[in-house]
Amino acid sequence: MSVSVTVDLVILTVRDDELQVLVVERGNPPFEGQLALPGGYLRGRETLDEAAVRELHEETGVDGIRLHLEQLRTYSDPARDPRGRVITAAYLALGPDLPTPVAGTDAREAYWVPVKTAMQDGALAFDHVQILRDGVERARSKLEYTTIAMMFCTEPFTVGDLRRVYEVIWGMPLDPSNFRRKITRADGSLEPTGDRRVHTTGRPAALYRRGAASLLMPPFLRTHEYAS
Amino acid sequence: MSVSVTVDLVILTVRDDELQVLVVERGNPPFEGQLALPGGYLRGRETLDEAAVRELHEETGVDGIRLHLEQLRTYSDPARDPRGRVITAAYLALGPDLPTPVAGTDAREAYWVPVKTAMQDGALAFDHVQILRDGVERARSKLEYTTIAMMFCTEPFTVGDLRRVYEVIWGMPLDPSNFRRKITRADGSLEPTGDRRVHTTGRPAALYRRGAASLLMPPFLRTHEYAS
DNA sequence: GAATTTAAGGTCAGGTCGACTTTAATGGGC
DNA sequence: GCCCATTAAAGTCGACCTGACCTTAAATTC
Repeated sequence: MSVSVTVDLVILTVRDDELQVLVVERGNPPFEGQLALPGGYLRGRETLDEAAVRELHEETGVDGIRLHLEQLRTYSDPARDPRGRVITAAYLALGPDLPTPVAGTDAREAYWVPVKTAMQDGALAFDHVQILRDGVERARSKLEYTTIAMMFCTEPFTVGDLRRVYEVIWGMPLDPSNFRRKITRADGSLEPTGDRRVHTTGRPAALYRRGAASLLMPPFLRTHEYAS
Repeated sequence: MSVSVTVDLVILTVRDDELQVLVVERGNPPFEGQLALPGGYLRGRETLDEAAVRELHEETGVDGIRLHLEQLRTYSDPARDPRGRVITAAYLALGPDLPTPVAGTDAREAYWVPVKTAMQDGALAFDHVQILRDGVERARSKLEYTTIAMMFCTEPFTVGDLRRVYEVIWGMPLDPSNFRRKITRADGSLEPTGDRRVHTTGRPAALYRRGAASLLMPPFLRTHEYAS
């Protein structure tokens, strides 16, 4: 059977000490006027990955290289789109505090909203709340054993910047001292620039760039709430 | 644009101290006569998950409940199928040494082959070698922080059975004593039956069932080869 | 009955972790 | 200029975990 295929993006960033997601206001039915994840149809001669990069560029004006982008999951409930059979491949994009989103070529308004808000039942069109929840959960667990948290930081960044990313995404305070010890000992994760940043207050902090390692070894385990 | 959607299955099991995958011999072009992962077209009124369960049942005769089944990734290279635009949602299924596969309703022959063989370049049709590699990698890394290894064991099983699963999938020997200590301390992973199994030789081993926990806490880290 | 085999449990040194303390380096208030 | 607040950075210490290794247990085979 023949179906339509779309790509939807969960674009996350940390702004104002909150995890936020980029949403657009829909300009056409169905769900006209409601908020939804940005996305669009897969075109004839492109892969899903390419479509995701294209959509990302259209929505944020970012060239993609600066962002982490990965396939999240494909959603296929026959009733998920009232127009007919449409399945969507969701992608997760993570980036530093991005330029205020430009309205895409499709002339829709785009906004950053806290995920806390957008994850509420009914906050987004289609099954996008579920997609967003899955994306946030993926990000949360990937902080444990990969270095993707650094994708939320503009280089160069400090250990404190990175810690704040963890605290915001996990929603819990972390001991600054133990966090530093752990993250600085993890292999090739951090690359010191040699410079220091003078904060508004307090001792200047050493600056780092992202290192080559993509895996955190040893991993950074949260004290786990029980997952079923 | 409208595309055809298929579901392909990476069905893994441990047989003869090897990780093996179920493959079928293709009865029609393209790739007629070649080996491929089992799969089929998504139907009108089902989700991808439902299609995967249906295909799994058709290929293995298993009711699905006994197996672990999860979505792996969706593959979408425009050139991946010579017949036209076909994207495929790959699923990963893990199970204990399964009944010798019955030829599916589509009358194709099905075989177990070692993944070592099937992962060789050109061993499978389409992009199925890549899909298989991704599936095996997913299984390998999930052994570290989940309890899915137990899905390869027929209940009840011994700690030694479970250790052999890890050894086969990771391709490395593990210290039996330390393995036992780690796995038995991990929370609600193992549930003792109280019985013992008399092996052909050696002291009888205590028998266990799968516990409620799906996450291994603390996780079981392999000494990691460097991933890029 | 001794050797073999696998299970199960113990020992011990070294590493990691969480909680906490101490020292360092800056800006702001006065 | 000097104390204070603030953040960074480093150190301490006991509890726990890990890997390597050893000992004991319980079955079969010869």
